Amino acid sequence: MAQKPSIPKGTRDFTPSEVAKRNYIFGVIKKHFEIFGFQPIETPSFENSDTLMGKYGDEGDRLIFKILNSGDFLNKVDDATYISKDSTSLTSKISEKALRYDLTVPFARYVVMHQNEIDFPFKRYQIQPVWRADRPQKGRFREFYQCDADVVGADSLLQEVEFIQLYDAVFADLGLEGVNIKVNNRKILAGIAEVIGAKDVLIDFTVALDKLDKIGAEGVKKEMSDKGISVDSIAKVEPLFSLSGSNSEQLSTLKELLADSKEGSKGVEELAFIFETVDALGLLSAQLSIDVTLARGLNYYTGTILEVAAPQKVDMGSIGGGGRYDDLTGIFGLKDVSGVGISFGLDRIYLVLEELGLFPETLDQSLQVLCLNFGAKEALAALKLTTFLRKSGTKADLYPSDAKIQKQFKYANNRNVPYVILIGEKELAENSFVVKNMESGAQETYNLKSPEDFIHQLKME
RNA sequence: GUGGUUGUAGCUCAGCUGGUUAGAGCGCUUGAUUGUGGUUCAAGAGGUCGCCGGUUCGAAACCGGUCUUCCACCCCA
Repeated sequence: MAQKPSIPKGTRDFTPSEVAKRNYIFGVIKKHFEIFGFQPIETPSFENSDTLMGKYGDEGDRLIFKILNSGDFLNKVDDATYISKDSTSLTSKISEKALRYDLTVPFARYVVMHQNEIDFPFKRYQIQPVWRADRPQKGRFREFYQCDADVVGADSLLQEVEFIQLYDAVFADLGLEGVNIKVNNRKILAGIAEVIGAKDVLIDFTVALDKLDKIGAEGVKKEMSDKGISVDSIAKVEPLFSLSGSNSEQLSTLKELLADSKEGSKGVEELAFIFETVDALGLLSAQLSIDVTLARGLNYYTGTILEVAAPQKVDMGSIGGGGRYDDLTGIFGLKDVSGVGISFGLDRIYLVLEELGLFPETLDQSLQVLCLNFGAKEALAALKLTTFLRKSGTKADLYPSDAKIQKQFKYANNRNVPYVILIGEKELAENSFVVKNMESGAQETYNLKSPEDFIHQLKME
């Protein structure tokens, strides 16, 4: 080995078995996206920098991968900028493109650019990789796939209900029991901030509140006071830390608390409608609950906020999230188009399914049948049989060389092939083939003239 | 971006306060087995000790830098 090759930090190679499992998850998600009437789109892996920059806050800008201009990019930089060594002003001169950071902003750009050809409400889904110059951690990478479904041009809260059903359908299909779909509303958060007199520090307030289950009530109180929220105000929010009871009980508590806030009351009303409607429809396996501490993606969510928590028995946190953003396309000049959408966290779902052993066993079966190679004449007969099996849709292969039978068997074993077919001198003379079940070890002889008998048997199982 | 952590055979990892020729298990190759895998037994191959520099008579071990891994924070899927 000359020089050990490597891949960039936070990126991964996927083995055949990993790809099979990932495709299984993609397939299930995609199936339900389509059943719910969403249409796929794709957007470029990189966008013009000004499409992305400034859309995710200062923190986001830092995490966007910038692409260096082609050609002699330094030549166009004036001396003053070059000498000042100011990264921000220099970056805009030497880089005009950047890698996609999420799928939502490019989608908003897409909607604005194609507004005259789109029939609203427009339901689209998109499954593509995105890139972030983040420092990797468990379940967090610098290149990862997002699976998003969004609706634009529909104000109705029925959309929120539909997304809750969609989450439920996907996780039920994946066999993942005990997921908890948590719902909140930006208006409720704004209302709380208003009632306690912390309206001007809404973001700091919610970011602190969001950490409740992580750093505890005391930690939240400390962070809030660090951010300049008064002791009085903090005392007023304290009841929220221990909000308990059924969803409807929590709703009435909130209603009371927010009675003086017009915006907050609206949020409670919206939340109540969603819960009533979902109750009337029923869910397959997911739990639905109120979580007023939920405060993700505040940069653009304006109404409902959704997050899906993995089953409690696995230590994984959020495996999906979403919400309503009333003015996303506004930043690209198209006003009054409401959007709501959700995202599935593929990598984390993968880790959860792996930990709980929920992947179907057949995924690892890249081959159903392997014909052993006993030499030129026998191999020809085996290849005929292989061709026949392939035409019937069976994943079949012939070992390419007449290596030792022991070695060929070992190969079949390592590849997890359930059936091995032997056509040796004896079988050739008798115009037959032997099928060995690799799990039980049982062998059965079939006639080469009627291989469909074997296929029939194969499909019975 | 901040703090910590990790790197030794294909994989998982030992390797003592710095001291001969760097080990184990699994895997791999070959044989026991010229038409039967998983179990067993025997033999064998495989390592610039992440990379660069420094200290030392002597470095896998100590020091500095760098890359990488994982973790916490920031933020986020």
